[in-house]
Amino acid sequence: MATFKTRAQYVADDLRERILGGEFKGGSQLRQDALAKDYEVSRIPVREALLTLESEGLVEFHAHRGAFTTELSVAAIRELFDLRVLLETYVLRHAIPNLTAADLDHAASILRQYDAALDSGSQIDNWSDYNFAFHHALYAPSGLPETLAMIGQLNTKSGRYIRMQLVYTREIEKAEVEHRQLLELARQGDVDRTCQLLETHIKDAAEGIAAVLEKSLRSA
Amino acid sequence: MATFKTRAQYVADDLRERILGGEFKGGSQLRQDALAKDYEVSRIPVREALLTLESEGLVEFHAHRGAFTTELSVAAIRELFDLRVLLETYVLRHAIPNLTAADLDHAASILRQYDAALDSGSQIDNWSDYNFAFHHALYAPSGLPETLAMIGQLNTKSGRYIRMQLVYTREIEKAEVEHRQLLELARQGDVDRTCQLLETHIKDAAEGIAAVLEKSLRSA
DNA sequence: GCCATAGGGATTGCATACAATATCCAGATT
DNA sequence: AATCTGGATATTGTATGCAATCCCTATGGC
Repeated sequence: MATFKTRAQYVADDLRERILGGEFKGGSQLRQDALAKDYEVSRIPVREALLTLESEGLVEFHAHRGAFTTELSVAAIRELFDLRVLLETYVLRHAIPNLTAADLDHAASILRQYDAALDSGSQIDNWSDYNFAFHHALYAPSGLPETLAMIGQLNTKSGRYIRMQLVYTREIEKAEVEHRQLLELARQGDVDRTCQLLETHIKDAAEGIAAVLEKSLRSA
Repeated sequence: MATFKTRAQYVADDLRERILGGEFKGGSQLRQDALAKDYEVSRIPVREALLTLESEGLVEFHAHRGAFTTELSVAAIRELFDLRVLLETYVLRHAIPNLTAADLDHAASILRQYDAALDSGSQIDNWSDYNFAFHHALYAPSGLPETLAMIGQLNTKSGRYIRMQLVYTREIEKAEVEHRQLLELARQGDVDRTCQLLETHIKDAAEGIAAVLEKSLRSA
């Protein structure tokens, strides 16, 4: 059961990936007709997919003018990352006391998977997914599903900019080191220091993105 | 401009109100055909409205079985209200230093409006809206639109239960008193005490709702 | 030269109609 | 008696086509 996926969901998933991957620059118009031909479906599932993406904050509808990819201001990016700090330290604080050996192993295995992928020189595109998977592995034992869902929303909404930064900078190695430190501190059960590291981990990423964005704004 | 409202939006707004108002109990099936006849539109806008409500967490789609109103567990309610405390004290903390005389007047006028409505014995249904409007008035000067949007989501998602409590108890008067205290403390610029009051204000509501829910679960 | 304004064209928003899927219940089987 | 099977039925999911709305440009007035 539940293995059925509507065309609308398929289009939404693919389109989300394309937007996050930077195929559409901020403010691009997404015409229903063109997308429908692209995916060889009618405009109905395309429209529903766009509605879904709208609710995720990736596109905006302008009545009778269509959907446009959203463009976040530097201020909005900073705000979203400040929210991430707030919510993610919150769940982490609740998760650490519940971390089992299995949880820690799972998180560690994600890091190993990533290393393997890196060594084999595979694409950088889905680092973002690995990154989120690792964070999620640390947060899941919090037993706070609603909060995790909101954190997921925040990540989706800012996802395009996270990937942008990764293209322009070499922040991944630094993030990887920090991930290992996070895991080690969590293993020791040192709540305060883990959360503090997480805070700088997220804030550094935000500053990196802000710098990239401001540079690209100046050049435009 | 932007004064145009699609049928889908109209249906979504009305249906949201009906769900929050308790017309549909948790877990009710919402058949597209019936709703379409109800609103004298085709199933397309109904479907889009249901998708919107799904993204707001008010309904759930079961593939080929239709949409059902969601039912929140007591744990989920508690979690949502804990999140509200976290996010709302956060924005309030940022808003208080920015509060202008006009902002305070605006908040005060909302309280007066509510009093007038109460005295004239009008319906209690939209107290929830007044409540949110007052809170929003205090938070808006924070200049944190993304955070405010998330707070709005949390309120929508738990809205049905907030109204449930108001029917069964007489919490409104207490809340009103606290609103005036909040306004006064904010006027004085006492950030810590205002946030502390806000915290208990929200937590008390959560406990009231949890009590009502648990009672109704036992009787069921 | 600048602003208001009407008509053409492009695109969305929606209604109708059809296809696809899950559920339900009767009947057979063990 | 309980479980499994299969077809009828109800309901969703999608395609097609049309109507409504907005943008754009050209034209006229000041």
